[in-house]
Amino acid sequence: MKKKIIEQSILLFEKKGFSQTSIQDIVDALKVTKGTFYYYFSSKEELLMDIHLQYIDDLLERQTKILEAASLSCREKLAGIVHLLISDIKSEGPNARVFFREIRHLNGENVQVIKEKRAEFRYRIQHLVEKGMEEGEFKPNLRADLITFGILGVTNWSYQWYKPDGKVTDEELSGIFTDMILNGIAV
Amino acid sequence: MKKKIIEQSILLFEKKGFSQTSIQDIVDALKVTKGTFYYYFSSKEELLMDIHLQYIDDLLERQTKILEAASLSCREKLAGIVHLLISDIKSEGPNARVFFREIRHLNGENVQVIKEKRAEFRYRIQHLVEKGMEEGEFKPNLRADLITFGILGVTNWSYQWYKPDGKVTDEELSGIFTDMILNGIAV
Amino acid sequence: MKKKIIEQSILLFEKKGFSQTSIQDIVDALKVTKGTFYYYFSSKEELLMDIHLQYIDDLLERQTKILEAASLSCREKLAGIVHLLISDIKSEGPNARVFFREIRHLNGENVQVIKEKRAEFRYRIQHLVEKGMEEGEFKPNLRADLITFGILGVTNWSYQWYKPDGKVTDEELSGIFTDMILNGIAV
Amino acid sequence: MKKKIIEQSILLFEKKGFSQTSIQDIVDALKVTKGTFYYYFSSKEELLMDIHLQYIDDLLERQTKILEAASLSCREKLAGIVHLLISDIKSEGPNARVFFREIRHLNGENVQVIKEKRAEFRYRIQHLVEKGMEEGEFKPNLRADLITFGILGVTNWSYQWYKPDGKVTDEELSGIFTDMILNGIAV
DNA sequence: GATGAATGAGGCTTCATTCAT
DNA sequence: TATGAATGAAGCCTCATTCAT
Repeated sequence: MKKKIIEQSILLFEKKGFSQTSIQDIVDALKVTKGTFYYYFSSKEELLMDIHLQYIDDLLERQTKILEAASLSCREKLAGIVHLLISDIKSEGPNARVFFREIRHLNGENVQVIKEKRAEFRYRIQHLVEKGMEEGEFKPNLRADLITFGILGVTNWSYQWYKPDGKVTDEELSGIFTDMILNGIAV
Repeated sequence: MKKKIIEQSILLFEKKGFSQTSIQDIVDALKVTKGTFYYYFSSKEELLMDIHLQYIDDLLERQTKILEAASLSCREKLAGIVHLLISDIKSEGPNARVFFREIRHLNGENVQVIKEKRAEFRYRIQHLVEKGMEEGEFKPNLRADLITFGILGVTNWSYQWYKPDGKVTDEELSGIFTDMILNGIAV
Repeated sequence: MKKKIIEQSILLFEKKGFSQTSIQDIVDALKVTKGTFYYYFSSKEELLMDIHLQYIDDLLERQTKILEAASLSCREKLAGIVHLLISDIKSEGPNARVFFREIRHLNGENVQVIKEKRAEFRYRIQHLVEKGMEEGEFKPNLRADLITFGILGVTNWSYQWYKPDGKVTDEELSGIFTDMILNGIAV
Repeated sequence: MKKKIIEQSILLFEKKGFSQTSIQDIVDALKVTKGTFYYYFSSKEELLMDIHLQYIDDLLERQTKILEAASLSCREKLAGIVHLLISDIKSEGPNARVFFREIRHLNGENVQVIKEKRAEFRYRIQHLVEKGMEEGEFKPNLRADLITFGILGVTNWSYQWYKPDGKVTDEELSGIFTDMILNGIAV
């Protein structure tokens, strides 16, 4: 039941937004009563926090796997992370959109926890960029911190528009983005 | 008065979010009463629509000026648009953040109007990319539409993290982003 | 309207108790809506606090008048205070009962304020007892603090049972209590 | 288990009040589940009734012992009852406070039963006063009924303020109260 | 132009109680 | 004996909006 509540909520939060989705909407969709909701969650925010944690923890775990792959170059690892994020929008679209849009509805301590995990994800990319610079794969003298924000912009902005049911596959899109990030668009 | 209401609302919407800001909050901050608000706006949404229109219309106008500058190359025009967006976060930070975050609180027709204007802004960039490809400034065979989303990701994501009171100036940041978009980070 | 809400609430709180009285009960009785209630009070507790303050402040004021009457002996002043409390149950019965019963529903700071005012009322009696001892009106060596609690017990307990519509007038009852307090019941 | 539920409930009811204590609070404190509670009690009110009955029955029984002591004078019996009530606050403080405060949460028939037992306790004191008057131990012409309410006020009010962990012992306090009731405070 | 009292719908949450196991 | 998932009614409170002045 708890799992069903989470899944249904993600769909509703994506469609109508967190504030605009009432507990009543959620339990109606599941044909249970509000009491049931509060048996599993102590508040609406706790549910949102659950969704956030589940999403970011999964992302961090998969990022770790990519970064630990000994056989990959920095470029390949970067490509892997870009694909991780893009393909996630495909497989976990609603979840991803809720994650990016609704963080503002977490309060105090909760928002802190999530922001730290998001920062962790970002720092790891930054360190990858730095390593690539040291090892001569990337240009020297890059501002690794700002470049990282640029990379995340390219990927994360996709949740705003990328509908994976269209003609563009996630491999294609991450390929195009990786190429742009690595080689630019100028001749 | 109307202008004061808009300005104050932008600040409050940025800080607390649209749903979390009540009309009461707005009029309290201005030391007037709810009647005053409804004298100038027929609804809370109309206010939000005003804010959106003002923002996107201004952006489109300034984009037009850049694109019509006959003396500029495609690369330079692209650089100009990147700088336009980044510098706007500096000068119009709260406004920009409200624009990007709260569109979901516009209903039906309103959201359509704004989305079309946003699309117009995007299409113009896409055409610029295509023109650059034709004229040999950009690589041939680029997917101009997807590249455009990538470029907008780099710039628009900045409103999530860029605090222009820090050590990075908007010229610096747009320079770094333009360079990344044009030339990539790989050696 | 605010005054009407307070008056109606006192009656309902007395009859059903604070917890058992809903805002809905109050506004229904006044044929207004919940919004109206919250226009005048920010919470149910604020209403209760208003009631408490109004009651205790009035009591303190009237106690002051008695204590400042230069022509009265300590015995007479004590008799006056006993009569003040008993007659108050007659004239302000519901109010008095709410005051004594529902203080537990005030939180933190509020309960502190009321408790201090109640203590003030008590200390003044204690000082009166002490003065009576010094001036030879009362026995020496009394524990003025404990005696004061005893006196307040006699009077305040009355709100539990005294129905002034019966055959016992408030003058009669306060006379009997004053006599018991001053002279005891033993021969 | 039933006994443990009662004991724990008394502590919680004293601390937070009957309405503010949920069944969940009670079972959580005992590390059992709600089912357990409803195995032993058919409702929350039944639990409260149990507590009340246990308290008043015990009090009546001990009062009986005092009144039946052939060797005691009326004064001594009265002193005994005063001490019974004061010492009870010491040994059964939480229980006593719940008994005095929460009776209003009993419904219809239940409240009637308890009120009758409380009245019984009171009538016996009243009869004692009357007997003392007849036998010349107390003043003639006392209003025994009202005097009894006065006596109960002195003792019962104590649960509002008397903390037996302080410097005043229950013997001391009941001595002072008995003296005040019998002999008054005036010289 | 502006006030502010009043509305009414809806939101989040609590909780005593039931019941199948 | 005991569990714990589920119910459903009710409670407190918020808020955009209206309207007479």
